[in-house]
Amino acid sequence: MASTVKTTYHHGDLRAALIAAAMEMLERGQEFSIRAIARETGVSPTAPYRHFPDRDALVSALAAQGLRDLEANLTADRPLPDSVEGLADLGAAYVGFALRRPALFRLMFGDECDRESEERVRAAAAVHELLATAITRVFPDSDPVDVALGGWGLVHGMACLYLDRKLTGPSVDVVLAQVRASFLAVVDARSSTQRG
Amino acid sequence: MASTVKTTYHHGDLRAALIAAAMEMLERGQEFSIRAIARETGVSPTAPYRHFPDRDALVSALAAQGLRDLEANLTADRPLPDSVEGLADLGAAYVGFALRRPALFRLMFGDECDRESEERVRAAAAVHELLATAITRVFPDSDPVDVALGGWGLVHGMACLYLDRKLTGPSVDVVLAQVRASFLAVVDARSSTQRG
DNA sequence: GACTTGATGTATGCGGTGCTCACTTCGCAC
DNA sequence: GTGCGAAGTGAGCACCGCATACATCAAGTC
Repeated sequence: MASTVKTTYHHGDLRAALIAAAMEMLERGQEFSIRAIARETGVSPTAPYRHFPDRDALVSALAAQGLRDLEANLTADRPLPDSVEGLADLGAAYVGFALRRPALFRLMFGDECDRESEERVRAAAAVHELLATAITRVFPDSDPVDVALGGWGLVHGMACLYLDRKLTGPSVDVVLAQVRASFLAVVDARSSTQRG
Repeated sequence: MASTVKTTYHHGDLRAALIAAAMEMLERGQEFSIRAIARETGVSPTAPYRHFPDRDALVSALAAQGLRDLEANLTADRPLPDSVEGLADLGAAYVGFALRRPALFRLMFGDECDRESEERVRAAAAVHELLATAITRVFPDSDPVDVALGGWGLVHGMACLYLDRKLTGPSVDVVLAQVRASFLAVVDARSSTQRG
């Protein structure tokens, strides 16, 4: 009990407040710094260090949260796809998440501080597993590891390329349509080109 | 004339020296800062600002150089592939570059400061075009845009996932073999699963 | 009910960063 | 020879992550 939002004792539930403030800054597209979120939360610049040993720990907490959000997003009102088209939609949802929350996505994937945070590793593994399950379900005759990594790579790569402006599109919808089309085109490539 | 390596006038060819120092730090896997490369080069901390308006400009110069290196790497003693296997090798070379020069690769792709540097944009476009040409050559019956973006995404995504330790492998060779296998598996997926 | 204790937050300060601005130096065109 | 403008310097600002020493205060113990 007493675990509600009601502030607890000293100044409040700082840890959660810090994560919330950091997440807000990320969503706003702003740079995020320990000192800035401390300011935002109304505590001294060094207060966050009572809850996170260093910046990376905070980043890992945010990334883990983001990975859980991504997983929820990919499963929300969507059964595991059992068609290639359904799989393409799942891929588009993955890219859609990246485009909607670019700064968070970069935090989730753009760094290698992994083995540090068990929470983060577990959340990443859950996303990996979700994708692998969906892909091997649709392509049961392919090597499960090979096709799963390739499929993940395809959507992840397109997400990164659009995020970093190596590819651009006039609107999110157009980009997502492109992702679907590209997924289908690659998966169909060999059978389109009748070659054995 | 006098455009050789011989130092020119005031202190030397600072611009080139700074780029070289920064590149060296990147290869060494170290963080790279304006002040650090100035120190390395033996000039004052603010001297670099005579040659680069800000940090991003230097980053763009490095990224452009890296993109040119990547392109050279992908074309070096390798004709444009005309088989799926050759294309898989090209993809593996792309990932190989990323693994060999991770910090540089992240610089090249991990940021969006594009429209700033025409040089960088052009170098990126050249890489894009090279991949697109190779892919559409091997898959002439697929939509060229769709399959090219998907193919690029696949190798780029796997490069990022391995770079950021979302995927791991015991050795570079094993990773590259995995990239080849995944590329072939995805491209073959639809025709493996006999489904129309 | 006073006392201790340990978790939480503060104050101060170090070394690092990108960057600005006023200054000096010096090669080169005239 | 002289002036000019490009190239380099030095001091300084605001910010950063982080360590260290100190203050506060809820809670458990006698």
